[in-house]
Amino acid sequence: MSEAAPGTRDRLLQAARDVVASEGLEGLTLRAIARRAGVSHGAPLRHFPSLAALLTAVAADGFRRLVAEIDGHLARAEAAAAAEGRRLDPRTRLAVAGRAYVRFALSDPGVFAVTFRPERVDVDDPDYAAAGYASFQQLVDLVTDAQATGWMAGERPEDVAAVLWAHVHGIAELALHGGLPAVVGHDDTDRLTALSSLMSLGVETPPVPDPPTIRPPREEPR
Amino acid sequence: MSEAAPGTRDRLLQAARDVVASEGLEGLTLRAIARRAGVSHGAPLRHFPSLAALLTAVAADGFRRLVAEIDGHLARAEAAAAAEGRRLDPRTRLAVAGRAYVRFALSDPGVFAVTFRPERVDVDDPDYAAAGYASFQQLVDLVTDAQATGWMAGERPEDVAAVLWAHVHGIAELALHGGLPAVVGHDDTDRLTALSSLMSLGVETPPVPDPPTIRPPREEPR
DNA sequence: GCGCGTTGTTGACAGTGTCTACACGGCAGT
DNA sequence: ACTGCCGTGTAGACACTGTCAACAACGCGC
Repeated sequence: MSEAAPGTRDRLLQAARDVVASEGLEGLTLRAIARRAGVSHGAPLRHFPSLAALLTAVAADGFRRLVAEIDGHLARAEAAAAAEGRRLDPRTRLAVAGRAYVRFALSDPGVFAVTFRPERVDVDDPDYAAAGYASFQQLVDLVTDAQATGWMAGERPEDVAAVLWAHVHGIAELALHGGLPAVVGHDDTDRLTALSSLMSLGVETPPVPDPPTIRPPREEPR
Repeated sequence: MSEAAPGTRDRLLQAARDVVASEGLEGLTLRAIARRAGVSHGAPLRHFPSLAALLTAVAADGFRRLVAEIDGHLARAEAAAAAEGRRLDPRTRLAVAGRAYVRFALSDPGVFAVTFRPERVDVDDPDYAAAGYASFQQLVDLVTDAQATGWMAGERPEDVAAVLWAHVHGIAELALHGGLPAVVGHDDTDRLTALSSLMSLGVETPPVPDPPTIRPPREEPR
């Protein structure tokens, strides 16, 4: 056990992610999570006061993963540009972050859905609120940088960030569950995000490196 | 009974809207709908094969109401412009439609939420799909008009429409349940939609008439 | 009058979230 | 070393859910 045995609480969180990935939101029940984690149906309540609290923890973690993912994408894009002796201009960084947001939603649709389901999550939980705020603040910072170049100067950065967030979030939802009846195919997502950033940022999407992202698809030996 | 007694099926649909409005999505159960409609818990299954089917009907109806609402806003805005001897240019019409979309979401948050919850709705239902397609087509038509003036010419109108839909839809979600932790107040919605249309359409929002919309707040004598 | 399909009620069933009672295991205090 | 206690886990109950089967009333063509 060189891996520092996970502890039941973390096993429950992982089980919740597994269940929502394989069964979808409607199969995401407390007892299913307990079964997947290999504990009795009452055990989760020793670690979380309710199912909503458990899902809230998953959601808060989702926010933190999202922030990390976007940071990673930005760092890689910046490194790729540096290799050519260039630097990314702030508006391009915004476009890269938006792309990373959509990629994140597509790579973990279950967690993404849970994170934004107020009927399943306790939105007043301080940890959830803080994680969500941090995620939003990441975007605000990018906007502030871009405004320093004159773009959208004079607008409140929070407003601009909110509009941009709405933009990418809508694209992500559209890309996920067809959104509207399959007018847009899943593979068209890239074209849409490109068009999206062109329209709202006035920026042609850069040739992003688009990382290896191999990361084992979370298989468990059982 | 000069109003042509509603019929159980329609009463169930209205009951579903009432329940989601007062109890929220998590209280939207088959038995609660039956209670509200004043029938036994098994009666709804005589009209809909499942709860999901009932909610799908509510959602499809939501799409149709949305289309009507947007048409109404457009007509009023057009009339107001005509009163001054002007005509609305197509891009302004797009902005008006976007505003109407957000207004609709805020005026009936429950129905709006149900409409876009694939875990509660049968997204493959032909009626639902058709209603959703019609709603999207309404937007595509507006985009096509705008493209005739040179704006975004060369892009597929469906792509532009999808991006715009994502845009407004995200704004609506943000305005509804705080979205992100209350960074943006509800009253700021108008400023956001204005900024939104400025960013993606390059249009200053027009002084929209913003109709009476009194419509009784759906009280029932019980 | 007679069947029969439509609409409604009632009672069952498995599954759910949550609560309570109980058991075990380590650990501090005496 | 014994005692108490707290954290963790189990098992059973409760009210609630969606769905189904059995049954009753009703209208309507024959």
